[in-house]
Amino acid sequence: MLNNSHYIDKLRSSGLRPTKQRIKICEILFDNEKTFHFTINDLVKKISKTTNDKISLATVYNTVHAFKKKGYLKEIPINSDQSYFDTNTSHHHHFYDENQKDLIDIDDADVEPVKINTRIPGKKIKSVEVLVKVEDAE
Amino acid sequence: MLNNSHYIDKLRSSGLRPTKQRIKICEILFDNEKTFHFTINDLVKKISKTTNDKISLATVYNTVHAFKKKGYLKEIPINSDQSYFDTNTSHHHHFYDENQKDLIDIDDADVEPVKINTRIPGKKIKSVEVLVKVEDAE
DNA sequence: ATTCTACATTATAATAGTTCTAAACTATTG
DNA sequence: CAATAGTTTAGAACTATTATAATGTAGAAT
Repeated sequence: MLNNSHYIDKLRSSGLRPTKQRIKICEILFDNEKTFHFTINDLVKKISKTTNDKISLATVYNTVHAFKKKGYLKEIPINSDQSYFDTNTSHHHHFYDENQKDLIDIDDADVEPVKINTRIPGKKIKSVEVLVKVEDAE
Repeated sequence: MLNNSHYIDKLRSSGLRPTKQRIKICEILFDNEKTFHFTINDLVKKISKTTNDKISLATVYNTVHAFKKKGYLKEIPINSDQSYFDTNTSHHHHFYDENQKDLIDIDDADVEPVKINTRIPGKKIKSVEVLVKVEDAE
């Protein structure tokens, strides 16, 4: 167990009680230099690998949704049989490897800003996401 | 029942037997000036509204997948609990209204071409999709 | 036309991801 | 320390989708 006080503060300041389950999930998700992409299933596996106190599946779902709502996670739009989340909430885009079923960040500098020259009246833009699907070159 | 011969030809020429279920689904999907977006559930409802010969759910799935494989439909990546399909297979992008859970085409002329200045070795780009999520402006 | 065969359709079961439920638990407040 | 409001939990329920295997049908061969 490392220094968790910043997670405790972060959780408390966003109105989430700092339970040990949430702190554990924070450690797994955010104690890392680089951001990563995961499915709920990935996260569950990682939890069981790094702790003996198991966290219930329902709690994993609850926590991921709570973190998403607070803006600590982004959900990535892909048509897949499961949802992908991203710890990198800054503006960036993705490759999706259809063979490996793997997501890869596209550095924002490598994408020209996407200009949308039309609007929907009464609606505001929440996000602009580019998904580049790739497959094995033959 | 209108003139279906072109659907029969289309199906046959792509190696799909022109069954009455497939022809019916062609009529619903393609007998329309403008393209539309739908989920399997939408399509099932539309079928039961326009015909008395019910088509089994499995057939609807099979047919949509077959049409997608042949390139008559596109699947649109959204993180949603169900898959969205589009009869417009030309290059274009989408708004997704998160309040109405509704998809809206973005005319390709209204989006500056998306330039991706990086590649993944050994992979080729299959598609580049822009999804603009919108919500009610307050 | 009739028969044959591969492809299609069907109802239903199975599967998988996700959400719901309601009881037990725990962080925080007074 | 007691009260309470939020949290976790196991398991059931739900929903979209896929698989199964029996029946049906289009197209080819006869």
